[in-house]
Amino acid sequence: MASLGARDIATIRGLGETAVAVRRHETIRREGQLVDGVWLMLHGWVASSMLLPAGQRQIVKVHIAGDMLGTPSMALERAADTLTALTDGWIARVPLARLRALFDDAPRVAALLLMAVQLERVALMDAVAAIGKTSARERLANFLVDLHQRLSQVGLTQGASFDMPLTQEQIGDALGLTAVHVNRTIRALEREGLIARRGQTITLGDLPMLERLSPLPRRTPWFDPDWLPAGIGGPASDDGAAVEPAPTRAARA
Amino acid sequence: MASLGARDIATIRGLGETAVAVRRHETIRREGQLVDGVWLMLHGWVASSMLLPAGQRQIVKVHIAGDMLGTPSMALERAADTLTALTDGWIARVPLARLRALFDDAPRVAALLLMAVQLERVALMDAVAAIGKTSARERLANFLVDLHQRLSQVGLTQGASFDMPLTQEQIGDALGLTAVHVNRTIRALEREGLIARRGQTITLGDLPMLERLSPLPRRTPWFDPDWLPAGIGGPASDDGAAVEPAPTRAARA
DNA sequence: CGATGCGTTGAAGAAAATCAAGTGAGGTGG
DNA sequence: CCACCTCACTTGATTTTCTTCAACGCATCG
Repeated sequence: MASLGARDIATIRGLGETAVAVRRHETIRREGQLVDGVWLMLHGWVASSMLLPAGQRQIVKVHIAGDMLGTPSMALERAADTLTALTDGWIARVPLARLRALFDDAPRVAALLLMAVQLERVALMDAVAAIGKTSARERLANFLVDLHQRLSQVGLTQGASFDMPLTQEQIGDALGLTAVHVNRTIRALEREGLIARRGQTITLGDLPMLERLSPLPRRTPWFDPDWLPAGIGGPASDDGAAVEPAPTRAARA
Repeated sequence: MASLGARDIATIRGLGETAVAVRRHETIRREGQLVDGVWLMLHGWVASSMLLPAGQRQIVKVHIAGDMLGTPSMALERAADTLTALTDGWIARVPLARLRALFDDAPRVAALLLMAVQLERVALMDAVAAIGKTSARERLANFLVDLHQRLSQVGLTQGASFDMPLTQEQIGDALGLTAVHVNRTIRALEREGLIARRGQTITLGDLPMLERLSPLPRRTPWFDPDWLPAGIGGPASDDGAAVEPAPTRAARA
């Protein structure tokens, strides 16, 4: 996202505790629990969801490798959202206390953290607009294009194809639709050749058309170099994502 | 939200440029425009909205006195949302460059800024859940209870009553409903005695019942005092809100 | 005093939800 | 190794919620 000093990079590397494996369906943290930290996602898929009184579940964000988990609740005593593993994966906990070091010792990293959070906020604004004002068809197209873009940034796509481990019910929970309606909509897109499926693998057959169907623009992060506090520790190479992407092997070790 | 040192407070006071008046319907900043700053809201109501290709408008957040405007777009080159004054009001611009000073000079304020942003993110998560999974009735109840709570924090309620300058069309744009349906839903709540209206003033006639109807919990900010970076400039009094609430007269001067 | 904006209400229509039933793949245990 | 079970997907029929279209009342304001 932006260049970092060598010491900044060391700071980021030191944030996470040792990586932990999670299994599909496992709850990482339930809403209402006391907040005691955040997590880095190293590998796998995780849903951030909220449970409503009538029993419905809304998935508020689908997390992939490289994301930070659970940070929205860091200003609350009790977590607002539940984190559930959608697939097997690896995560690393970051105690809240360690984030403090960023503000005192690595102001540039702290500023970048703020930026990353603002980008998440924009993503949520997009979600509100999509769910509030668009048809199931548009919403699904947007969802797939967005996922494809995010996955490609961390090297998890094969051309126009990618692995999509969500069940149709989970897709519905993310898009504010029922599983039945998700199914009908998917099948319609498939019938028209816009997408294709084989097992869990989904292929965007006509990306330009899907993008035209999708009601929201792709957002590109952008930072004014002058604006940010200077890095610490001298110049170093760029980092591809907010959090180091997919360092699975290293984390396992 | 949290205690600040005297110098921290001075830093916050110095953020905004001189206050500017805005008139109802005035566009403060249109989506797509180059991002050159954020704003503090001193007085009035402002909507943050997004325009969709088919022409629909989704209001993503209704801002009141004490809020920061336009910050989600600070990590983008071009603004994601449009800021429109819903009433006459006063705002103060904050050049992005000045926020930099926070990270270098006032780490505690910077950390609190991050917290405030995370709280906004939780509010958006709540909005996603409400729009995605609840009925018009529940959504409206939640909207009114939430507004009442926020307004009461900055002293803009009179008991269970408050001024609600949004048109029903704007309420619909915020809740993902049509104006017609908002009207029917309002009238139903009114018929049942849950709310009452006189002009722009709305009264929550049965707050407990509305809260029971509302699908989302009230969130209370919470910061671990140990966690935050220490304040600068010695102890000082508490501040009621993230940004100094309703300093209307001072700002006008 | 006639626009114009906002609220209100009725009637008809559409999108999505609900209810129901059946298929098939994969995993497990007998 | 096969029977069975569960989970996910699929499809049809029906119902509900919300939208769309239309018309009208009322207040405000230039």
